[in-house]
Amino acid sequence: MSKTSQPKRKTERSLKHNHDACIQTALARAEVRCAQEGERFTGLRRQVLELVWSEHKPAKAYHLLKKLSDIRSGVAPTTVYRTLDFLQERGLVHKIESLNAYVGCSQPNAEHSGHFLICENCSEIREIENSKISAWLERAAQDEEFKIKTETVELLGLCIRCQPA
Amino acid sequence: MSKTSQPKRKTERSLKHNHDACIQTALARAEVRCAQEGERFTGLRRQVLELVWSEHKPAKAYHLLKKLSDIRSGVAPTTVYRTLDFLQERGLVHKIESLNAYVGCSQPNAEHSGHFLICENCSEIREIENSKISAWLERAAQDEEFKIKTETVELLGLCIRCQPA
DNA sequence: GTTAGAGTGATATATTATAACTAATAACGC
DNA sequence: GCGTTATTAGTTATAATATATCACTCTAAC
Ligand SMILES: [Zn+2]
Ligand SMILES: [Zn+2]
Ligand SMILES: [Zn+2]
Ligand SMILES: [Zn+2]
Repeated sequence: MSKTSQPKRKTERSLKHNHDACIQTALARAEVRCAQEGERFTGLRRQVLELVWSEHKPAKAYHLLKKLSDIRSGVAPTTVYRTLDFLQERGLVHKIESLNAYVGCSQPNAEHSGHFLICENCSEIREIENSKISAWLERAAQDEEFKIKTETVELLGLCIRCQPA
Repeated sequence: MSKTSQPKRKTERSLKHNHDACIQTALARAEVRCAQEGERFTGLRRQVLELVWSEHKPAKAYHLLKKLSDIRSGVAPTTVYRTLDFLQERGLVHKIESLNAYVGCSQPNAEHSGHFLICENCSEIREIENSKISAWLERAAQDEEFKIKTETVELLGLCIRCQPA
């Protein structure tokens, strides 16, 4: 496969993406974030977050459990769920409700619910930074005089690479 | 409780709503729908759908299982999940992913993913018929050249009756 | 170094969901 | 009606996801 013959599209993550750097960025941001809030970013928390970030795909809790067992002892479901809870509360990971799985948050600074595009073919997941979405949904909710607290928006379909030509 | 002294707001379902009629409508529509598609609307399917519709609240599978056991014998998890799958495939119920629960579809004619407002206080759930939402989400997805197949939109918050004055 | 609180380990159990096989029932062609 | 076939439902077992509880350990603060 000749790289030069391919147009460089932003969705083709594999062509442009140094994922090690991506993970390191996430870990560094988490460290800062925890420090700011007076929370400890312990070894366990770092390991779990790193595992969650190991791919741009939703990570299942019991898969994390297995991976974590390879690098630590005394790991039980509680360990993983407790740590994921901690990371969620700090906005460092999101739970994908329709998959019972977890992904690292790509914009952990702003307070937000994540909105996701999930490819049903390759499982790649992408958090959308479209600030209009929340505004739209709030407008729709206002028609019913409903006050939104948490938005679950998970759009399952095909990413550009997996769409038939 | 004086009915006349209350303002009639559309969100105050209990004041305007004859829920028996609501259930009957849902069952009748399901019957028609199944007939159209050459599917059998059996006693089991009718009972499960009726239980799902028994309140405007998400129904958990194992709660349905318990209720169903009261009116039938030989009921196991499989029974419930199989029937819910059937009903979902025909667009008669939706699964609420963030709650692992099920609700009757209030517009089973149009092909659609449901969009929901869920009150975290009273659990009332309402399916929004805002056709703009899908259009908006598709626009947002198009920015990423993503093709949506299924939308999970579950907005958790407070219904008007549960909002502090 | 003591202590209080946070973090983690360990064990048990609850909740949600599926697999695989069998029996009953309905639909269909004759 | 009668045998054939496909659909529906029953049965049993187990997998996958998640929480509760209590005990022990570490750390930061004093
Ligand atoms: Zn990355
Ligand atoms: Zn894909
Ligand atoms: Zn109703
Ligand atoms: Zn409410």
